[in-house]
Amino acid sequence: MSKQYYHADTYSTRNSVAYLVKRAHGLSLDSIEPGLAEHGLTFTQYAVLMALRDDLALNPKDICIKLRHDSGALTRVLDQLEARGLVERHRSAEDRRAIELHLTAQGHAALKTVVPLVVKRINSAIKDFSPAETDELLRLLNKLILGLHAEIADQSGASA
Amino acid sequence: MSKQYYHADTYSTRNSVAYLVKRAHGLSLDSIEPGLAEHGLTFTQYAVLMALRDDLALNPKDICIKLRHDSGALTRVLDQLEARGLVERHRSAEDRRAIELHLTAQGHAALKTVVPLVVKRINSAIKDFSPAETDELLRLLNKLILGLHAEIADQSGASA
DNA sequence: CGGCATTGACTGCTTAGGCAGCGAATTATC
DNA sequence: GATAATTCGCTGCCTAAGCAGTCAATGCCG
Repeated sequence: MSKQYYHADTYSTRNSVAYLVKRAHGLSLDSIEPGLAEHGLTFTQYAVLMALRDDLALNPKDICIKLRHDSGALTRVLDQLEARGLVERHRSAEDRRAIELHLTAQGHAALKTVVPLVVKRINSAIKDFSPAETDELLRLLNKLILGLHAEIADQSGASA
Repeated sequence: MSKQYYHADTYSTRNSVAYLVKRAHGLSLDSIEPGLAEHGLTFTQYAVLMALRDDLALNPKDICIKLRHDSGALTRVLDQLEARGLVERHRSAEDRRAIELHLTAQGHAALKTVVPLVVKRINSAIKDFSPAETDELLRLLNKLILGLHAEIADQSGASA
């Protein structure tokens, strides 16, 4: 197949999607974390709250998947958030193994103060982007995520 | 300013560059790590070797920056790589505080066997991308990285 | 030149993430 | 419908990452 984008002999860090994504991710953290810290939130805690707010996940399992967070570690994060009254845990009625999570009023309030800070930082980071460019970046990232999903599924399926 | 891309009241995880970048990063790890593990490398170790190979960094300090890795943690990673004979440390002549790093022949050899695996995974993840789309994704990621850099510099400068 | 601040790598300590195993609950299989 | 296999969240242990402080070397300013 000659239609592969990368080739082993010319592949380099600088032109690698994987590296650029890693770098962008790291810089995003550097950009966002200080603002959250002022309000006593770690990025992980913030991410969990947002995932719940936006119905990206309703239970610990989904959060682990969507945030790629370890199940054991997440239990402890949820303990903290619950202790601070930002999140509530309820045992599910349908599946009594599972737990339903939802934000408390305080959880919503916390996000209400913190989200604008995050938005400000991100807007600032993309201030030289035309709306079309940002749209395109979002589209391509989503496409990349789909591709990675498929790739990973293939790979696990191949050995099973 | 009405030309901001995001607004606090409509911002959501799903349409967030930051979240998508985080997710893509996490999935990249899931995709790449297993292959590296088969050759006894963690992703972090691999990233350090690549950074050296591609002259992204020549000393510990630059690696910390480019890989956003903690200085203390990096010392330990380098200890491991040095112990395995993949990397050498040499005290710099110009600045005797600094250390010059470079790959050994074994280091290069290790990458030679591992890079093709990584390339294969990435190619597979972007197999539905046209070359133009991949080019555009790289361009936009680089632009985002520049924007984040500027944003962070502004922010640190503002309080100084 | 002498003192003060800064930088670069490293060490010790703390915290968070990864992993293996558990118990309870559900689903699949026969 | 009983048993086996899987799933979900949690706990304990271990490793790795983050943080603060140290030491040597450099840069800065008088």
